[in-house]
Amino acid sequence: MFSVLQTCANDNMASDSVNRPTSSVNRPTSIKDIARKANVSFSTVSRALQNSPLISRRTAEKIQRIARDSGYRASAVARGLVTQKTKTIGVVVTSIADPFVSEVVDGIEECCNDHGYSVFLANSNADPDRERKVVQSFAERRVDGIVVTSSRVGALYIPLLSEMRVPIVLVNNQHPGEFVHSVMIENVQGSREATNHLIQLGHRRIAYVGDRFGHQSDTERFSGYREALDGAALPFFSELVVHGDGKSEKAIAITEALLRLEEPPTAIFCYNDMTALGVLRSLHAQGRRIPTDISVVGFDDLFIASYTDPPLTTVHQPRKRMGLLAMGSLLQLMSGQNLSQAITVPTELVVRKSSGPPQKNRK
Amino acid sequence: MFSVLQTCANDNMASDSVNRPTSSVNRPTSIKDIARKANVSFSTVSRALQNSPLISRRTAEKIQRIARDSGYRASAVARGLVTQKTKTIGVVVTSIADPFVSEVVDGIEECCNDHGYSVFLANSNADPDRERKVVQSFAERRVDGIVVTSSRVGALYIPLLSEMRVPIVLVNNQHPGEFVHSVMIENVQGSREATNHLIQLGHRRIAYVGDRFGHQSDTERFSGYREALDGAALPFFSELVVHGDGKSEKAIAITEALLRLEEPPTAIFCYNDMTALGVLRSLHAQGRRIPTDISVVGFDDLFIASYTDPPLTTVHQPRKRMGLLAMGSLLQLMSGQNLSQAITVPTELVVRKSSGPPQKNRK
DNA sequence: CGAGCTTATGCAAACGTGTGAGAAAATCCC
DNA sequence: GGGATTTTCTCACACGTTTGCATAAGCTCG
Repeated sequence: MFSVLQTCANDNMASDSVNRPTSSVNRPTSIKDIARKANVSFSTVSRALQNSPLISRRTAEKIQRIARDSGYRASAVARGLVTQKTKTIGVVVTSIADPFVSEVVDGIEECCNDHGYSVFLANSNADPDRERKVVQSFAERRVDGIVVTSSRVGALYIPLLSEMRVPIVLVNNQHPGEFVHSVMIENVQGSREATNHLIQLGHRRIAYVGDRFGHQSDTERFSGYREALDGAALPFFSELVVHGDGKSEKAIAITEALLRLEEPPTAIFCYNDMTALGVLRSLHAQGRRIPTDISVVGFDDLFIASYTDPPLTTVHQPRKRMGLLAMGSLLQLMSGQNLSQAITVPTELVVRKSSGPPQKNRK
Repeated sequence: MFSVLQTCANDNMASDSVNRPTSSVNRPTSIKDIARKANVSFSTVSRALQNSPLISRRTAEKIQRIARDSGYRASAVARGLVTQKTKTIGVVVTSIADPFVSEVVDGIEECCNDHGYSVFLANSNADPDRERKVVQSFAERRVDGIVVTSSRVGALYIPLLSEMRVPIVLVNNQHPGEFVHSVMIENVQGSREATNHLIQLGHRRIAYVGDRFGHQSDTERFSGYREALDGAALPFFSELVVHGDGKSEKAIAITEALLRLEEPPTAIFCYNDMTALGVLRSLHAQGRRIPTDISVVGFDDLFIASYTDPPLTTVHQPRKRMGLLAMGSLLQLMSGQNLSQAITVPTELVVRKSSGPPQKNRK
């Protein structure tokens, strides 16, 4: 029965009762503005907008209509202050431009969006100073949780993060601590499958071109390679294992050396796709046909893998899914549940054109 | 029973003696806690931590020491509420997994970090519903500014965004409005340079493989191509202009058709690197040598461009720099300054191995 | 030595929202 | 019809910070 038009008529500066300084900046409409228009107290408005059962249907609907008409947006800032929950998480990345990272973040963001959370993105180029700033920033913003997506977290970093009493989930980290939870890729299994694939094709001399020695993921992928050989009762040739640096340039020289062996490998399993890229280029330069003369398998399934010549057989990592899982874990942790330390995500072998049976005429 | 909790919260100091259960939420230390320890009022603490000249050096230092020792982190939430500035910006992307986008975001984030801003990242997969949710979220979070990095923004989107009274900067958008500011790549200039490069190498029949007809960036890149031809007083052959879809599969068929022409081109300029990838593959399949038989030039300078066979000559877009510039503009706008509508960023031709002089023995 | 000034500090009102307690109004029961 | 109960709404405080204004101390100066 209230005439909206009437109340609308004098809504402009009806704050005569309160001598508020008419600031030049026109603030967004608040529940008080709506309360004035609806002729109720602002706490009634608050409850009505939350669909509290304490408010009658009639007034609730009236208030909601007024709110919609006046373009009201509740302030998450004010709400966060009183509820002590910001519905916000922090995501730390080494570099968002890294395709691995950005796909993980894609998953995180999607999950956040579905659950009413917003994500703060912060870049710490593995730089301790930046890391410190990021942590400080997240602490001040009172994020409800944190996801760290970086290939390597500094030693001082985790204690720094855990200083704030907020759940943390790591993605593919190298230093799993006791107090944090993590989502990890199953390096060993993926590597074993890739090697088995080559074994089943008939290969007996399979090279492994690794990352720098000592890196955790390299160590794990090498174990998978060893396990596969052992599982098939194949001999292990130490001269077929070489450590690169995960980049393609280094892999070129390594490939040349492998081909110069008295008995060169018939297949090369690479630590990652970038390494495989170098191997492919080197093989092309030497005039070898792939996979007729020699097979190549990578790891990562980068976007580029389906565009190499020939398209690269490689181990796919479900990066976006890892992001979703990490955020799922974080949601559980933030709701107070406890969960097992680590989630591991299986890989999936993607067979393309760079792997095939070895030539028959080998000795 | 709740009043008990309240009194507990009130005299925090004495709560050491009170047997408070560990399960209770222990809030982060606030300025009131520090004020109590320092035996001053909390407003003195606030000023001391801001290095206000109103506070004597002695007490300021004492307060700062206590704050440091007790691991105090000012609440950006509370500060945002009173100052009406959250020191927060929102970044809307179509997909963070897109390498173009992620590098732009990298630049934005770096600039933000340097200026004490935090970035909210939100993904709107060009989905109107998601877009609406993103805008709503940013509005509720009271972001101070917005950057939109998406190849195409929906028609309804910009008015939606501008509804909130906050500066907006678009990056490489297709629909520049009147009220927004933008950072754009100089498509025409980049395309002209690329074409000129081929002309200077001696090419006279240069094909252009475009994106779908009507897309703004395709139109601009095509104009650059035409301008270069006209500038060199070269004839334009309409049969050498074909529209693809920006993907490599389509480009394969297009290339085959171009080679079947009575007088095939000696060089192919591609709308983007993905197209060039398809062209390269098709040329390989047809046994053409690159660049001896035919030259190929791309646009974008994706990461992949330096790994093709041969490495691709292409037009580089300074993506990170565009992010920095966009954020720089936004900072200016947020500080109340006005600035000219659009910033354009020059491209840079990267000459690799896929372009060379045409064969002498052409008619 | 008090008026006036500077310096250092405290008081209290915001900012926009949530929420327990209590008041007012409506409804029900006997 | 009056008390009990339920429904509906208002009051008042809290969240943690900034900041204008008041105030108390210490100083200078006439």
